[in-house]
Amino acid sequence: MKQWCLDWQAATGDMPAYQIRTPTTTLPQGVVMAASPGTLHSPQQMAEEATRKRELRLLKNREAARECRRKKKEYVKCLENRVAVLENQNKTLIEELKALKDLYCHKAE
DNA sequence: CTTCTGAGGCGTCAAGTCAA
DNA sequence: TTGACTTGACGCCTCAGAAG
Repeated sequence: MKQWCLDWQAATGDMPAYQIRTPTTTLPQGVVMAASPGTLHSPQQMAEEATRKRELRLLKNREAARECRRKKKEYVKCLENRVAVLENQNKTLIEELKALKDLYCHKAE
């Protein structure tokens, strides 16, 4: 688990999106399931299988990277929102404090 | 119009994590 | 231990806007 993921919950107060798992039963178009290893014989078949496995791995990682970036952008947006909220709260509290100080000063006179 | 530059997105690799 | 998944890092490409 990487650090910004750990921060995610603190930033949102929600369950992290990355924990939501949907069963991946569907394979992308064009990806064909291989025959079981026991049915492979020739070096050519072995090479084809290796190539197929590599392409499948690259495809999955490509999609994983896209998803990872999407989640990271969402996380950053969430942090920015939080900053805006906290800045507003801070502003309000400062104004409130100023008003109370004024009130106190006039009473003292 | 051309060149430069910074931002943003993508694909890939490598390393770390976790569940089986 | 191992396979699947996640994510940081790197290099490449594209595009918009500034500068000449």
